[in-house]
Order: sequence, then C-alpha cells, then structure tokens
Amino acid sequence: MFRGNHPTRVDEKGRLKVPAEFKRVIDEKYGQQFYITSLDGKVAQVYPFEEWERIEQKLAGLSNFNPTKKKFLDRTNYYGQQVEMDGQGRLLLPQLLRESGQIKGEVAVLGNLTYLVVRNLELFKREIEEDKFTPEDEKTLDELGI
Amino acid sequence: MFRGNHPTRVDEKGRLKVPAEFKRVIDEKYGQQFYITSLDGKVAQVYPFEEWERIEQKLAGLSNFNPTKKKFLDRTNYYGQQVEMDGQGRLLLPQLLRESGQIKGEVAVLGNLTYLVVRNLELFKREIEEDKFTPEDEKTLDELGI
DNA sequence: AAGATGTGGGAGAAAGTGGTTGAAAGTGGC
DNA sequence: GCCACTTTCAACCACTTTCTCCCACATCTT
Repeated sequence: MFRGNHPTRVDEKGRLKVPAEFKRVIDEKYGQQFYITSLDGKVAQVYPFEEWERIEQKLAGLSNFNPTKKKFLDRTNYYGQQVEMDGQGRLLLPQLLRESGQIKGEVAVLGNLTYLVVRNLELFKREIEEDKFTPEDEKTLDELGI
Repeated sequence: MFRGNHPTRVDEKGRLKVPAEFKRVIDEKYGQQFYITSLDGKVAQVYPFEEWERIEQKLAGLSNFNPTKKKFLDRTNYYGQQVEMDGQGRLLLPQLLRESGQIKGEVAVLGNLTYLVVRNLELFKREIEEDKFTPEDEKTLDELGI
C-alpha cells in the first residue's frame, strides 16, 4: 500500500524518479511494468500493472454501451501508456500527460493505496490554498470523529 | 493485447506508422495482414486479420436476414479494406476513412485489447474535453471501487 | 565515511520519415 | 477486343530524429 507524499522531480527527458519509499513497496509486491494514465489530464495516475488489470476486470463486467465505461476508457486510453521502470528506478511519463498537467520539474508523488498520483507541485500547492474547508466539510469530519 | 495511446502521424500518402510498442505485439502474435474498417466513419478500427476472422465467424452464426448483421456488414464493408504492413511497419489507410474521419496528420493510435483504434488527435481531445463526468458517472465508478 | 539514493548526460540502437523507382491497375482510343 | 498511354500504388532505400540503456557523478542518510 502506498501512502504519503514524496516530493521529487521529473528531469528534462520526462523521467520520474520513483521515491525510494515507494520503490521498496513495488519491489516487494509488483513487477517492473506500469500503466500511467489520467482522468483529467491534470494529475498522472501510476498503476502497477497488476493493479490496472484489476480495474480492467471490473470494467469487463459492464456493457460496452455503458456511457460511464465509455467515458472512463476514452480518457484513460487517451492519456494512458504502459511503461517499464529503468535500471535506475525511473519511469518515462507519457508526453501528452507531461504537457497537459505540466508534470515536469518539481512534482509531488502521492501514495493512494493501490496506485501513485503525480502532480505538479506548484499547482498542487495553489489548489490547496484556494480550496478552503467549508462549514459543511467540518461537519462531515466531525461526524466521522476526525 | 493492445493498450494505451501512442500518438503518431499519418503521412501525406495516407500511411500510418504503427507505433513500435504495438508493432512488438503484432510481430509476436500476428501476421502482416490487417483488416481496416469502421462503424461510424469517425474512427478507424485496425484488426489483425486473425482477429477479424474471429468476428466473421461469430457473425456466421446469425441468419443473413438478421437486421443487425446486415447493418454491421454494410458498414464494415463500406469502409473496410484488407491491407498489408510494409517493410517499414506502415499501413495504408483506406482513402474513404481518411476523409470521413479526418484521419491524417496527428492521430492517436489506441490499443483496444484485440484491435487498434485510429482517430484524429485534435477531434479526440475535443471530445474528451466536452464529455465531462457527471455525478452519476462518479457514482457508478464508486460502486465498482475504482 | 560508506552505503544508498538521486541526477545528468552521452553513445549506440531503434524508430520514424520522406522520397524514388518499378510494377500494376485503370482508362480510353482505335 | 486489343493495345497503348496514364496514373496510382506498393516496395525499397537512405536519412534523420528520438529514445533507451548505461555509466559516472553528486547528494543525502545513517
């Protein structure tokens, strides 16, 4: 399971260094193959290939004419690419995603249990500053006892 | 199995360079023959010939008077052509399809498991931007645990 | 200080591109 | 119906660009 935030950088060739913390989890549980995609073009989602296959299996249960399935696959196909980790533990991010999400230079790599999320650090920071907690948010958290 | 998006271009002669990633899969599992067709004229579907034959076999099980079969064959015959990959790994796209789907210049080649989908990159991008996820879509995905 | 982690860059291989030539198919006239 | 001309197409060749792999150095951590 991936957890937490490890800031790192994407070099000029578009290679993402997988933080050592996450690398350990990968070496333990997964292979070298990944599926990198996105739903919105803003953040890259990095799935160990085994995890992505599980999602495909779940989708397989839906009709091909299900509009949600179509939208989901259109997006993930548009942004997606299967990539292999190199000997230095780096992943080449698809060019389309680097451009649309400005995923270059300083980025945040966030653990999201079964997959990793990569996003431009500066944009992330700005989003957090702008998206304040509302009273409803606080109420929701209260009810959960957080 | 074909997966993900590999943007490429169709040259002035209408030749599609098969992205190396997909080429590897083809060399491994299939021959040099393809059947290129479409159901809507907007996107080209590129089947390794062996896969297309499987579809034909499935259709063979239906009556010739089945209206769905008739429509399907009318369309795929209208757009379809059998083509062979050249020594440089390129496929000549049927002219009809190049025109009706504006499949020229920058295109996306999308893996769709057993076949490839080719579509104009700009049109694809526009479609994704316009076709937003609705709250119902999110609910459906939630229920699947995605 | 030594090992582990992160970074950059260069050489060679692979992928991608464009053009030319010869063959084949199509067309029209005799 | 046959022949000759025209046009299109497919195969091949050669060049350019990109990418991948690997090496070496820098920096951080224990």
